[in-house]
Amino acid sequence: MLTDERHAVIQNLLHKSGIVKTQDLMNILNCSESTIRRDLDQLEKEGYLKRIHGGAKRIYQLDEELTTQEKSSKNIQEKQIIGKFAASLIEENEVIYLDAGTTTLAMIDFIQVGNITVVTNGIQHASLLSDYHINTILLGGNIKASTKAMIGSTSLRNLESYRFDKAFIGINGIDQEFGCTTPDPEEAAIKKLAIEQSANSYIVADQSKWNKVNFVRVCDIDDVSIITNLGDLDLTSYRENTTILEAK
Amino acid sequence: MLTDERHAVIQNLLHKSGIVKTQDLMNILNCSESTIRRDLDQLEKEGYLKRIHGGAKRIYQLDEELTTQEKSSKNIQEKQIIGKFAASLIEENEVIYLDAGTTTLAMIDFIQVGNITVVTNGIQHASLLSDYHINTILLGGNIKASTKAMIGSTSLRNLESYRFDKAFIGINGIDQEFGCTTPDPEEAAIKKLAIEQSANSYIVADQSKWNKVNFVRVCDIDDVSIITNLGDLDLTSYRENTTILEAK
DNA sequence: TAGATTTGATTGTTTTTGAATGAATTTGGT
DNA sequence: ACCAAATTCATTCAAAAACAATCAAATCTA
Repeated sequence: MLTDERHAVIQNLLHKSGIVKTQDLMNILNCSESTIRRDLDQLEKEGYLKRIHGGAKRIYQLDEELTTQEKSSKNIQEKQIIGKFAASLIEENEVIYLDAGTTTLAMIDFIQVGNITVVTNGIQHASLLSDYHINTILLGGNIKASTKAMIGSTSLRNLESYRFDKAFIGINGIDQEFGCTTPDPEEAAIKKLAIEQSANSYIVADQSKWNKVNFVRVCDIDDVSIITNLGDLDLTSYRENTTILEAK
Repeated sequence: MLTDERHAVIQNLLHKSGIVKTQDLMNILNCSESTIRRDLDQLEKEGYLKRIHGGAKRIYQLDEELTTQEKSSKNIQEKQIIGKFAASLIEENEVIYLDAGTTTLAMIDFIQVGNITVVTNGIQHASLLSDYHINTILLGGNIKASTKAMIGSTSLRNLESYRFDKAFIGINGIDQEFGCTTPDPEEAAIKKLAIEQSANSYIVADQSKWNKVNFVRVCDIDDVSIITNLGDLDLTSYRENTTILEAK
């Protein structure tokens, strides 16, 4: 990895998130602390960033940032915990399917391994993945305005031509009897096909999704593993029929 | 492998990725380090690149590599004027192709007619179009991180299956002799195909694009109509070979 | 074939990198 | 508010990688 390459990546990350940590950069760029430190030094001298304890921050301010309130809201924290755990399952050289949805979106910030290919039907997901220079393929087709997910027959046809090592799927309801369900039939069709095309499939779902039934069935609970945060739920009855991975 | 051949390959790679490594070039071109070094030396002297430790980088900054902020604030009024005029050409029931790019993005706010279908390779475009509840199809495939445009063979295959009434294409350079040119070969391929698939094609270009030549040719100026704001340019010599529509 | 040009290997030098050290800063508990 | 532990920081140094310069062998050209 060349100096200028590293600098470009650092500036990109900085532009996107406003702050970068030395430790994260070490992982992302696969080099030593000293090198990162020297990079940050140099970029600071050139006026591209401001060094702070533990990393560096953007020198200018964007006004679209989330407030700390929004960031620390319980819901988002749960998604981050689940996202981090789910991302840790991804291994080098794998081909991943990433379903549209906020929990899967949270995964992206925690993807550490290099040389993976991610196929997704989420527009924001694809955009963010490409910011991280992760090899990204977005399904084509129609857009669902409310969720910015690609849906419809074209997307299905696109999806058909891929095979995945792991698929991470968002869901609206999980129920012992009715399995995993979601409100939109077209989104359900995509999820269903993605699970079929993948060697291993994981449902990511915070605790609010348990014991809920929605309109369209995506899969049975024994077709997949479920990544969740337990909270104060008792899921022993589910454990007989499916694998539950607890994120914490 | 001839010297000029190697130079061409090096410049190609450089245009594509912005940076090349000596070691990679050795493998790709199958020659010694010394030879690569000499090539880079020479190309630097001729002003085609800048040598850096470990390889070389592009000497100029691509327009597309400016941050979204910088881009959208650049020539914003011109883009709005051109966008408004271009959007007024769209008629009820038409199928439109909208190329990725900031000028075409500006068009979307001015689309008035209903019941149209828009196919696009721009992620932001698709997102914004769907916000307006315009029937939108996004091409699938790989993403170019800097411009958030869909590119590559999958996108081309997706694109092949559509026919358009009108295509609106962004471009980086327009020149009497070399026609319409753009820096990225993969983006050029998409533009080229879109023009082929469309009954009528319009280039949208503010005045900064005139009399510029970029890397890859997209089309001749007599293949398309050009929508621009004249400013203080004299384009009489162009008018013999192409249709120029003035936005004001 | 002779001369010119290009290439690849070798040399010693410079730059970059990663690890180690102790100093400075932040964090968490009292 | 204070102290102790844990991080992070700046500096130094040796190893590794990339560099420029040189020269003989290979290739091209007239």
